[in-house]
Amino acid sequence: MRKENISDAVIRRLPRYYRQLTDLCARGVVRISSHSLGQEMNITASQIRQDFSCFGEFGQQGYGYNVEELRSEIGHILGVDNDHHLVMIGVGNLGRALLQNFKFSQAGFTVDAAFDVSPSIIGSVVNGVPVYSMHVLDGYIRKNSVDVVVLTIPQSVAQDTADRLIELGVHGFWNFTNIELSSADPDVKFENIHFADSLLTLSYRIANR
Amino acid sequence: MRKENISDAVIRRLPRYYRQLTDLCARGVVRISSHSLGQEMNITASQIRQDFSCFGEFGQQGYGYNVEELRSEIGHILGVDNDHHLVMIGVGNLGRALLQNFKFSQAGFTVDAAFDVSPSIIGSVVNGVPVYSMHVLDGYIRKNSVDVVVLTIPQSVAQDTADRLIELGVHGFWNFTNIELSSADPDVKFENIHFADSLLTLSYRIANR
DNA sequence: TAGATTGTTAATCGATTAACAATC
DNA sequence: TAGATTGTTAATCGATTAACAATC
Repeated sequence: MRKENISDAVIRRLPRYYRQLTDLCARGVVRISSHSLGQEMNITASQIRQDFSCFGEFGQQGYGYNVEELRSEIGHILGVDNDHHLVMIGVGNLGRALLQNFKFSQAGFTVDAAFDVSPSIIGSVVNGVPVYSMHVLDGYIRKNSVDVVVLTIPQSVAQDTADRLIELGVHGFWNFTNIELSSADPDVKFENIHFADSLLTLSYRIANR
Repeated sequence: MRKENISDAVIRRLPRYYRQLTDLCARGVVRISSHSLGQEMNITASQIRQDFSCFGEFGQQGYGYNVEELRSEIGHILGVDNDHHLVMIGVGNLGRALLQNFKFSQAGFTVDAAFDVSPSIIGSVVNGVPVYSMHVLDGYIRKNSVDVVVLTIPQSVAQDTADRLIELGVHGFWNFTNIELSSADPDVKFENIHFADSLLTLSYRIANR
């Protein structure tokens, strides 16, 4: 039975499934049961079957799941075959680190351009991605289809920049600024990487172990 | 009534409270009720009071909470005044970005040293942090008290490096490798920053908006 | 066929929300 | 004092787990 309203918890588990299945593929595993997948991931078999059943019927009674097929299905659900287009705003250390190391294409993203205010970097090319001036950002967004913007800019300009981009029709933000961005439009999606929150959580855990 | 077993959901909200309260302090707000704090954070007043009550009684009937006091209490719970000591392993683009931009001290961490395999960077100092050879890592860990290790190294060596460090007594890992690290010892804590999982979640959301 | 394992329904558990007496 | 707001207990809601008929 396919659900219409998928809970946040389920969605957050999908990338983990995808990662695990990619690993199983690489290890040459052909089929797997919910039970053994659960053992590897520290999840109950029940939960795995419940999660998958939100999206369809991917298994076979008495057999389990074909690893490659299931990986492809979950990849499809996540949209890895959608060829999303992405631009980066702010090419400081973090932005550059992402451009040089992160495998955007594995998640189905193409990085088309980056933008910065610094004259010393404008005009350069980082790992194949051209860096333009922030002054041409508006025009670029208007002319090109941009699904997601990566915000690797200082906190101080984060919300203003986001507002400006939302105005221009951007509806996906990968936010590294450690600020809670928001929009009145529920169709605008923010995914936040809060480094500080993460480290504080660890701090709590080691103190209360 | 203080609980002994705090749920993961509560713990993950603590850094958000801390962030919001820091912001309120900066804005000069002196007192706040659970109701108005909830409005600002999109959380019910009930949940806020429940969350805080896990750790003590920080408010006053008819008044609410003193912002500065509450911030300090939550900071204390999170351990920001514990002066944790941290070393970084792997000083590539991402490691350097963190060393140069992330405010470790605001989370109560001191970065004492970094380690890398590259001769071109060993011996240098990045934002005040000396970079040593991986060959001297074991000796360093043995001689110094290290609470948390930041793993900004390639996936391929992640689990092996973690195992080696756990052996040496490290029990906190801030893991940027997009691999699910694990340990048999439940007192060893991992906090993972899974960039790819985060971007895939965003991919799903913009596709199903 | 017999054994295994699915997808789904029902039961349980835990987390969120509502309600309210206590009290500043 | 009266109004406001807490901390906590009770009610509700949702997510996880267990059970099982269906079937490969």
